[in-house]
Amino acid sequence: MPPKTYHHGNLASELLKAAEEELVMNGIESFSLRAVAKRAGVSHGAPAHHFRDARGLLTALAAIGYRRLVAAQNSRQRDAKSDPTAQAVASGLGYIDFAKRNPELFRLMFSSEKPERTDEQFAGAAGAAFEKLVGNIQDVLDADPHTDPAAMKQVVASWAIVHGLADLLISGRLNAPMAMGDTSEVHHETVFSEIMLRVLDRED
Amino acid sequence: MPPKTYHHGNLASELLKAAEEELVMNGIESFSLRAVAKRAGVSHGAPAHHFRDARGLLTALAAIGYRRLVAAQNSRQRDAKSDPTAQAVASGLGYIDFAKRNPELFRLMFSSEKPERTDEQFAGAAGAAFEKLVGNIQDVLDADPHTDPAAMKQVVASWAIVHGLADLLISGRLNAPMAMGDTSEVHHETVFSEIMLRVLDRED
DNA sequence: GCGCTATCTTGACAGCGTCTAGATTTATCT
DNA sequence: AGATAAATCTAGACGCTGTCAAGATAGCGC
Repeated sequence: MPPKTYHHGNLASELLKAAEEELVMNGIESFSLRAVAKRAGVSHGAPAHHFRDARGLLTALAAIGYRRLVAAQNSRQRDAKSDPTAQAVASGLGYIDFAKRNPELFRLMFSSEKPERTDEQFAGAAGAAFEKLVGNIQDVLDADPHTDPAAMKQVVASWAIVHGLADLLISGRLNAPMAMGDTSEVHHETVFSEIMLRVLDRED
Repeated sequence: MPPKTYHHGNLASELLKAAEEELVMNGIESFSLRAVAKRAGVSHGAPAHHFRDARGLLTALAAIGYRRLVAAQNSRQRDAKSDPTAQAVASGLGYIDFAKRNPELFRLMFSSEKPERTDEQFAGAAGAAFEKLVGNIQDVLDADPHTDPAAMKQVVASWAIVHGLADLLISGRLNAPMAMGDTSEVHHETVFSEIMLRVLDRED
């Protein structure tokens, strides 16, 4: 931490930290910019100088979220076997990891219109996350999805199955269905892996 | 329309209609109870007598949404071949139809904490929608998901792929990937059907 | 017809995002 | 170094929000 001068010094990053804490505490639907300012120890008007408005702050936070999403995917891939399919499944498990650990941030990123999608940081980070998925599928199929429609279809399918699992999971809608049989954490992962494989392990 | 007495007569249903119109116009994230009241032509305090508060109104609206979701699925199934797999795919296409036609209502139902999930109407309607999916899978596998964990796994997989497609679609995230090759409406449906079949058409 | 209850209006309150004006600190330029 | 400019933060105001309380009005059962 740089010395806390009067002119706060690093208010922007402190606001981002405070914003995420507020997000975790109260959820995106009762997010309050004034509460963020209070948490950071500044007046309610201060954030405007670093982020134009509440949208600006949430846009920046979402962009950070996409970078952390990719990091979570990379982390899973490091512990997985190196064959392309195993890597793609691990990438998907990382996506689910991220959603489980940051459900409100995940919703901000994917189910909210608050973030300004044309923002450079946001678009760049979100685009990088998408390109990561494209790379995973390219490795599996040995075909470039950007030029091969069949490969891009596989991208869509893979994204949908992983995103669907993640979204239903954080909304608690898989609690009951997944409560059958073995309810251990590892078993759930096995189930998710098997489901992802159904989508990935196809030739057509 | 019943005669418009002073004591409005059917304010509850009018408020629901107005609420959905507001939802379509402004989206869930800037939903305003006062705006709903104004649209229905009553004072801002009136809704409280029919729905406890904003949550109550949105809970009732979401419950209606689940019934309409099932109706959209049924509609698709009527036009589809009668074999169980074709019926299940049609059911999924109906799910996507509903999301495309009612994106904000869909988000209220699946990506919002506003609806009170313990509400009887909500839980009943949402449960019926889930049981419809269970029935679709039961017909495909000839096994009861409620007693057969493997069948329930298929339920989870099917829900996830359909829900993932729907959610990514309404957030505009499939616009670019689906813009390759044939961009016609029917082709998109074909792609979605093929993707669903990848998940459904499995023995394990 | 009278009371009771449901329904609706009105006003108040605190909290919200944003705008503006002013104070204060830091940076820049000569 | 001293003055001027720029960046940063505070404080107050505005109209909006959801909810609560009090009072008015209409319909219903007796």
